[in-house]
Parts: sequence; C-alpha cells; structure tokens
Amino acid sequence: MEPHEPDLAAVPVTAVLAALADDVRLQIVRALAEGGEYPCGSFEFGVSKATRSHHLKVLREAGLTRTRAAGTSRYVRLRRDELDRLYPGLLNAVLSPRTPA
Amino acid sequence: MEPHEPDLAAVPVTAVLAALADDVRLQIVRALAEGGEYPCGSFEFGVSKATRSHHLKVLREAGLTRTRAAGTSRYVRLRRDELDRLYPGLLNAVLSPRTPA
DNA sequence: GAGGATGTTCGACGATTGTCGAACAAGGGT
DNA sequence: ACCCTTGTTCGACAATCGTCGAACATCCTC
Repeated sequence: MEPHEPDLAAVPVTAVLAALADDVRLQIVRALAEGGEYPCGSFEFGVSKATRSHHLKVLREAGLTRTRAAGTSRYVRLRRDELDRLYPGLLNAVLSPRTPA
Repeated sequence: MEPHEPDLAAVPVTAVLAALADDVRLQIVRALAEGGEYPCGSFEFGVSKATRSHHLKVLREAGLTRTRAAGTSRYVRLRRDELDRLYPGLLNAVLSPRTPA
C-alpha cells in the first residue's frame, strides 16, 4: 500500500493551491511548518479522525507532505525544501496567520 | 451597484488561495499579470461569457482584481502591489506556467 | 429610438467537496 | 490471546462549485 506521494513538479499548481485553500489543512500545514514530524493524531482541529485522515490524504497527494509509518502511528512532515524550490515564497506567504500592513 | 472590492487584508487567506485554485482563473490572473487593464471579453479561455463573468467576480471578491467601468466595457486589472505587499512571493510562485529546477 | 455590443444575473444541472459514524486493518502491551 | 490505540476506508449526506443558456441591463452608434 504505497502512500501516493507524487513528484511535486507533476502536481498541477491548482491542486497545490486547492490543497492549501482549506482552513483545517492550512492549520495542519502551519503546525507542520514548525519543523520535524508529527503523528496524524496530533492535529486536533475540531474534526473527526475520518475527516483528519482525509485532509492528510489531500495534502499528501498534492505533494505537500510525506508520511512515514512507525508502529501504529504514521508520522507526517512537510516537504518544505521541495516546495520552497518549486514555489519560492508560497509557503512563507501563506504561513503567517496575520499579516500586518 | 458597488463592485464588491474588499480590503485584501480582510479576505481570508483560504479565499485568496481558493480563487487561484482554478485553471480558468489562473489563466486570467496570468494574463492580467502582464500589466495594464483588460476588458472582460478579452479573456477567451473556452468558457461561456456567463462563466467568465462568474470567475471575474470570484477574483474580484477575493481581493485579487479591481474593475473599472467605461462605456459598455469593464476593465479589469490585477491588484499586484497589494498582493505582493500582503503575500510576498505568492503571485510570483504561482504565475510561472512551468517552474525550472 | 432601434439595434448591436458588452457584461451581469438567474435558475438549473452535474460534479466535487467537507463532514461524519461505522466498519475495518495493523501494532503494541499486558 | 485479548484489548486498546492509531489510522484508513467506506458509504452517505449537505453544501459548494463550475458550467451553461436565457433573460436582463447599459451603453454606444446609427
């Protein structure tokens, strides 16, 4: 059961943007941007675990994250290097919760 | 009938991203990024004028464009300065049709 | 004023999306 | 072996979205 982690360059830009254009997923990405990897269950943003699993799948299939299985947990991390290389400025522009004038 | 051009800072980031996460709208934005202003009818991307009008409305209400009425035409332009100030790097990351390594 | 050009608005439609509970799968601990 | 924890998958549902044709509104030019 391969985890469907596409080459980021093969993902349409609109798919990357669509993956980021959701409040829950954006919160996940912001949490991931702290660095390191986190188990799926650590993202408590008021949705059921089914929904959370769905959002993580969207992020993974958009090429934004990688997942590593370990025991019963699955650790998720942001593909920041590739993102910054392919879309410089995108993450930074999107990560700040509120931008002053 | 005011044209609903919100303060960009008041638009949720997800709404800005969602506005860009569509192929037709992204083509429009890329055309607009050439600079200057264009009448609505100049965006011929294989959709009906009703659909085109809809997409331009989405872009406008996401704070991405401004519209100026002149005669029977309405001229659209990209709010590039504000976008680059509020989301530095976003447009640049998204505008290139293909990103080299 | 009649006619044409340019856009917008109004349903309507199919498709996609976000959400959930329930069922399922796989591992770890006792 | 059992059970609990962690995640995924499977319908199902409501809501939203992209699309269109048709009708409408405005303005410009004869």
